[in-house]
Amino acid sequence: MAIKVFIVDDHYMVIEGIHSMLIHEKSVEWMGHAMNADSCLAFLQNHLPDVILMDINLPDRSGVELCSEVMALYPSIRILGLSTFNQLSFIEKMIESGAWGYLLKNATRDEIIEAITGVTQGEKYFSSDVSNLLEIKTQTYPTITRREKEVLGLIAEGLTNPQIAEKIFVSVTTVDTHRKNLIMKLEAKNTADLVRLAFKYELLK
Amino acid sequence: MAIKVFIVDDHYMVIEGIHSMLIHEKSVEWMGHAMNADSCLAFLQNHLPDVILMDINLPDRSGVELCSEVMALYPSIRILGLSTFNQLSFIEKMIESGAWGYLLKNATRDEIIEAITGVTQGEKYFSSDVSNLLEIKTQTYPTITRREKEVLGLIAEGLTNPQIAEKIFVSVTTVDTHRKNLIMKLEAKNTADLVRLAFKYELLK
DNA sequence: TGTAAACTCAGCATAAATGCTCACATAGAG
DNA sequence: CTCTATGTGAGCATTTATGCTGAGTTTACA
Repeated sequence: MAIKVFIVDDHYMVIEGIHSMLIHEKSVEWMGHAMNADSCLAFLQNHLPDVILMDINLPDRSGVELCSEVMALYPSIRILGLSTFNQLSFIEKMIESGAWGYLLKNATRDEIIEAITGVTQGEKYFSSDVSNLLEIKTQTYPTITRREKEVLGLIAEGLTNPQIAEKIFVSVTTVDTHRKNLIMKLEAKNTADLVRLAFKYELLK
Repeated sequence: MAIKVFIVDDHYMVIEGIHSMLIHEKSVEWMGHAMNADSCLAFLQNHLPDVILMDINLPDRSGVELCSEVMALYPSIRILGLSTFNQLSFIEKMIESGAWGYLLKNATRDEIIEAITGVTQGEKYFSSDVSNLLEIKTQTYPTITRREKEVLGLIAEGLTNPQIAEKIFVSVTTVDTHRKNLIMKLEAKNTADLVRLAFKYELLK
C-alpha cells in the first residue's frame, strides 16, 4: 500500500521540486500541499496522511509549533522536518516536538524516499550532514538560566551593569555576577565576545 | 525564439521545482543545471544561456562572487538572484555584482516567467516583497568601511583595543577611533550593543 | 527533607571603554 | 584641482568591565 505523503512549505519551488521527484514513485501517494500551518490543520480534519514533510519556517507559525499541534491531534503521523542548511538549530526543537527525522532541502530523490519509507517503519531518519552537526550541537550547547538569559538580553541592548541593576531591581554586583557567569559559561573573552557567541548559540535573535 | 535558461543551485528540490514549473513553457528552453560555481563556469565554456537563475549560497563560492565572474566573462547573460526570505542582505551585493533581478524561492510560476522574460528585454525584476524590503534596507543600512569592518570583526571576537592594535599594526588610539566611529554609525550605546546591531544589519555572521 | 542549582550580594585592584575635542596625510570622486 | 571620505594619531577625565575570592538565601526536585 502506497505511503500517503503531504507537504507543508511556503515555497512553491520546494513543493514542486519534491512533487516532481515523487510523482513517478509508485510507493508514494501524493496527497497535496499546504503553504501555511492553518491550511495544513484544516486539511488534516478530513485527511490522514502517513507522513508530513514540514518546513520549519512557515508564514503563520513556526514549524516547531505546528509539529507539536499535529502530534497532539494525530499521533500516528510521522513528521519529517525540512530546511536548508543554515537553520540547523531548529532540528533539536523539532525532534523534541515529535518529529521523526530531518531532511535537508538539497536531499536527493533517493534520500527523500529512504526517509519517507524509513519513518513509516518506525525508524528515525536524519540527513548525514545533519547527524554530524547534531553531535557538535549537543556537545557544545551551553545552558543558561532564566535570569541569565534576561540579563544577557539587556547586555546585548547596550545597558550597563548599573542600568540593568536599576531595571531588574537587584544590586549592581548581582548583575555583574550574572555577566561573569555568562562569560564563563559561553567561554567568552569579554562582553563583545559574549554577544557574538549568544547569537551563535541562538540565545539571542 | 525560446529563452535559454540555466540554473545554479545546490538544492535538488529547487532545481526540480523550477524545472517542473517551466517544462511546459514553450517560451523557455531548459538548458540544465549546475550545483556549484565551478561546474557552472565549466558549463558556460561551451554554452551560452540567456538567463541564469543563481542561488546566493553555493558550496564552493558565494553567489555574489560567481555573479561577478560570470558578468566579467559573459556580459550578455542576465542573472537573476535566487534566495529564501531571510537572506535579503545579499540582494544589494548581488545587484552591485551585475544581477538583473531577484526572485524569492516562494515565487509562483507566473512570477518566474515574468522575471525571465522581463530581464531578457532589459527590464530589472524584483519580487514585490523584495522591493519593499530594499527600501527599508537602503534607509537604515549603515555603511562601514573596509577597515571598520575588519576592526568590527576583531571586536566581536573579543579582542580589546590593545590586542587589535597589535594585530593590525596600528596604534591603540586608531583602533579606538574606529570603534567609536562604528558605535556612532550604527547608533549603538556601547560595544555590546554594537555587536548586536552588527548581527542585525548582517555585518557579522 | 536534604541537596544542588539558582539567585543574591560584597570588596578591591587593574584593565578597558567611553566621551570629548582635535589634527594630519592620502586617495578617490567630482 | 579641490573637496570628501578614509585612515591614521593624541590627551584626558570618567565610567565601566574584568578578575579574584567569598558567602548568604531561596527554589526546585529527587
